[in-house]
Amino acid sequence: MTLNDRKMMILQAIVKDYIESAEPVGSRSLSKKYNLGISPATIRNEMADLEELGFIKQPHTSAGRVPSDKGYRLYVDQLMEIKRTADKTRIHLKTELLRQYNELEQMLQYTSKLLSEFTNYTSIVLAPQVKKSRLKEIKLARIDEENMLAVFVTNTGLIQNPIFRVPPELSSDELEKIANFLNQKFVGMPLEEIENRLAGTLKEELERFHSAVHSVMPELFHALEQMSDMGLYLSGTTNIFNFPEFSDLSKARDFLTLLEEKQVISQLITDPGGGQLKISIGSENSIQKAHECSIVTASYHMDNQTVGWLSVIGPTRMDYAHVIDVLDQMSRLMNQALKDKY
Amino acid sequence: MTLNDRKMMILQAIVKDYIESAEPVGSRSLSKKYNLGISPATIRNEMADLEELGFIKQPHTSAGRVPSDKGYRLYVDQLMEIKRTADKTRIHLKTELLRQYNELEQMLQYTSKLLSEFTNYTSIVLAPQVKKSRLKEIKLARIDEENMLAVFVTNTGLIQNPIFRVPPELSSDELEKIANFLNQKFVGMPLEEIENRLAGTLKEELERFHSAVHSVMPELFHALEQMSDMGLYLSGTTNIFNFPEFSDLSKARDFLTLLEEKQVISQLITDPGGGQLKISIGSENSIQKAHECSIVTASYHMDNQTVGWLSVIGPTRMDYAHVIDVLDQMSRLMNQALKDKY
DNA sequence: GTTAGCACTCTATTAAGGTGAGTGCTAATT
DNA sequence: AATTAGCACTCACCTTAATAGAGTGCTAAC
Repeated sequence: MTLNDRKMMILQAIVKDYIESAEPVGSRSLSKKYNLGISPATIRNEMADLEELGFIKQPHTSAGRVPSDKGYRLYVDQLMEIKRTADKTRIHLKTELLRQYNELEQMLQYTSKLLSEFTNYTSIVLAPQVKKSRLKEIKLARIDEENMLAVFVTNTGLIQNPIFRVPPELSSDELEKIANFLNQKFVGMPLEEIENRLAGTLKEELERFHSAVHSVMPELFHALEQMSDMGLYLSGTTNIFNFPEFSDLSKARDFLTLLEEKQVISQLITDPGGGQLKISIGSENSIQKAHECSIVTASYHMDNQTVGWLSVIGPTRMDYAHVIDVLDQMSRLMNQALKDKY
Repeated sequence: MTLNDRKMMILQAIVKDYIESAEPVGSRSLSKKYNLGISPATIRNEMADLEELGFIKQPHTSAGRVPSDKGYRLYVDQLMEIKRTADKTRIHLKTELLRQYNELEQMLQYTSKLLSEFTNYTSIVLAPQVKKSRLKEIKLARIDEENMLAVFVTNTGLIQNPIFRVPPELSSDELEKIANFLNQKFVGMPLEEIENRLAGTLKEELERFHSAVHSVMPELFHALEQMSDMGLYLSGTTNIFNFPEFSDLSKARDFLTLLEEKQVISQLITDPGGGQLKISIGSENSIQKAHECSIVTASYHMDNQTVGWLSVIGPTRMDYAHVIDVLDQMSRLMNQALKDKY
């Protein structure tokens, strides 16, 4: 079922043209605009074949053709020329600013803003998944008579510092002892494993180690659980209004509502598949509500491990080549910035 | 220029009806629906007067009347009956959950969500203004050979913990000394004042105190500056699609774009005026872009000081009575929860 | 295998006519 | 003097019809 060169050429032209114009592409204008060296009639014949094979479709009988999800897929896999056109210098310059953020959070927020700015779509940045990151250090310290501060530092630069009450009889020295013990046991371990162990047999061992520890444990455990909330940074949500496919109010609404459901969004982005870069087109998305969108996702790394994702979401009629280019550059630059920092 | 009772009654009926129906209100339907005891013709005469005085207006010649911003203002100030209808038990129950959040951030996020849920408008919660909160404690601690952690705790429960590099020759003991010194100097002081002092003469004193301190100062200073970003939690942004006044795509777009500009939003909300509760109707808003919206804002407190705001934004045709009721309840409950916690 | 020609299809746009809610004004009524 | 009934008038909105235009599929010629 491989297509001959001419069909490929025609499909490529249709997709390109439609990505640019958002109007169904007719045989006549195609032949004129792209100098394919064949007449509209011939193109019509080929189009009929392409339609039968499911790569393009007609909005209605007397309209031009529009790429189907399958058509975009073929385009992305085989026809697209990744143009390194996105202004490299500009991206590079702006990304330099990443280094000036001390807080990972702000850095991610800024990354997201840049992504939407460079692509004109909506961007999503997923912060490092807490549960998978490894403990670097636990600190416990009294703040005053009633409260203590726990600081969890992970290898992904994530810091969590819940405050909670402790009985006054627990001294600073004792807290330090407990912290030492916990560090000895847990440093280097993924948080989710720590959570499991805390719930399991280790609990007893800890309570044997220090009698006062049982008053701190539930709070620590709770704090760990709370860390599961994964940060998600959106930017350019209103860019959707630039695209005619969302000029229907209910379409725009559905899209924006989708974006509000952080749980769903993060599932879409972390869906397995793909390597360094993942492209999910229309109905390929695992969630029904995202069937009118395409999502391009790049991962970013720390310690040679994937810890989070940069993502661009927009209409299936997306300028894939450009988005891929930008995402590729941004993720590289971000990896570098993270490496320098942590 | 005070209106007679009948005019008041008619204006009240018009506003009520329009808030409910979003349709221009005609004299005939008004007379029927509200049993005012006067004929449509009389109402028409009164309406003509009310229009001349600027309390109502006509979308076009042969349409009913719609309240103007001035009309809403009169309604809010004198005619509105605050109905304690919002289900008190329901709000109370759900708000109970506020207590279970350790992190202020999550608590505010949840508050925002509840607000939009109870009102069906968009809600905005402004986190305590960092610069105005007072320092409760500074902690400095080494994390490893290269990095240290600074923890700022404020009276508003806000914690900031920037990590930065320090020269290895600075020992833990020395860090502790510095921290002690800083605490002694700054505890109880608003952050903005600390910032100023750090930039001023105190800088020299600090550097006299400990020779190594100059290597930490710029970073600490930078960290303080970064704390200025005020947290802003939005919820229910897509509720705007429920209102016919925003069924025009460009209107909806403008509204959502406005919400994306956090700087502008926080200005709108913190604009002075009003006491415990502030209502800003349409053109009363200081920002041109918000002239089609009304904003109702309640403040919340810590240590008997206003530290942040709860806000609801929606069309000028807003159910003010209900929103005020909900905001009032929520802010009380929140104040209580904060008091218990900090 | 390719292309010109042609009838046909379907959407989008515009114009025209009809409907109904609501008004302002005048004259009659209370 | 205030209120109300009556009536002509206005204007948005809806429906219908007519028209233009882009594009197709099919057939026959090249």
